[in-house]
Amino acid sequence: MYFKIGEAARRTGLSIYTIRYYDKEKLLSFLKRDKNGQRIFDEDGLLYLGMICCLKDTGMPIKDIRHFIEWSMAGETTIDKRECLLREHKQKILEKIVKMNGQLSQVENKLKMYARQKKSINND
Amino acid sequence: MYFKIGEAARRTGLSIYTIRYYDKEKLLSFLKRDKNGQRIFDEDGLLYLGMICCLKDTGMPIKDIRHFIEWSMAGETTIDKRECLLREHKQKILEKIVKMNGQLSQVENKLKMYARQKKSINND
DNA sequence: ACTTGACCTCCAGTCAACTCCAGGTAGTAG
DNA sequence: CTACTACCTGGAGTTGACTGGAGGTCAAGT
Repeated sequence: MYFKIGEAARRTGLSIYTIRYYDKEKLLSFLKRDKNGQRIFDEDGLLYLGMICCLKDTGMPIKDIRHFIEWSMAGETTIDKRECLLREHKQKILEKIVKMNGQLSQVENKLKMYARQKKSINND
Repeated sequence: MYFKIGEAARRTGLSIYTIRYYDKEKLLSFLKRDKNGQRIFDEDGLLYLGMICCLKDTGMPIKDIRHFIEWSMAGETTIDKRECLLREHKQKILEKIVKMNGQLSQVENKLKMYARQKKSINND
């Protein structure tokens, strides 16, 4: 099954502009074109795009994602590099999750304070 | 105990530039100045600054943080608004954590794929 | 008295990541 | 044949969040 940019946008939640921008930034070098020059997304292409979204959403900058994609395109000899990059990134995600849990508590504490404050106002 | 901007920067991990920028953006309207016009951070000020960092790091845009601070300065009558804003933000944090856990799995799966791939190369 | 360091303001510059526009092509429906 | 829609490129503009430089004040140390 093949898709064009509009469908790829619908499926990933990215805008068409953003997808073209990613292509310009060499994140989508795996894409083929049809005879009119339109981008063709196959199943694999959508999976790659999904991975790109995952990396981006977890805070990886575009130039690092570009390396990851370049290495992926270069074949098996680059598996070690890719693994290393993903391992480090995984660590960062873990740290983010820990940090975010702390921040969640901070917000919850503030909400508890408000609850107490409202109670004491009512008891005036 | 009172602190000046350098110490506030050291304690929060923000740069001095960033703190001044936040002040310009009216995030630090709680700050007093000494007779020479230098910013004075007291314990409360540092707590506020910590809350600002927490909100910012969890993805709240500066203009929303500004509202939160304005309301905080305006007194008890704004508790409901502040509570509402924080409740919605808490929800977003929860969603982020869920999403990030999914993304963590995606990265872990990719790493597992690499492990399998390397094994099969070695068994050639 | 002078230098040094930490602070100040105003304002311009930078950066990442989009976002959009003008002008064009290709395929399809009426 | 024409209108419409979805796509294309190159390049300019926007946004949010800083970051840094020029020029100045003030207090403490030598």
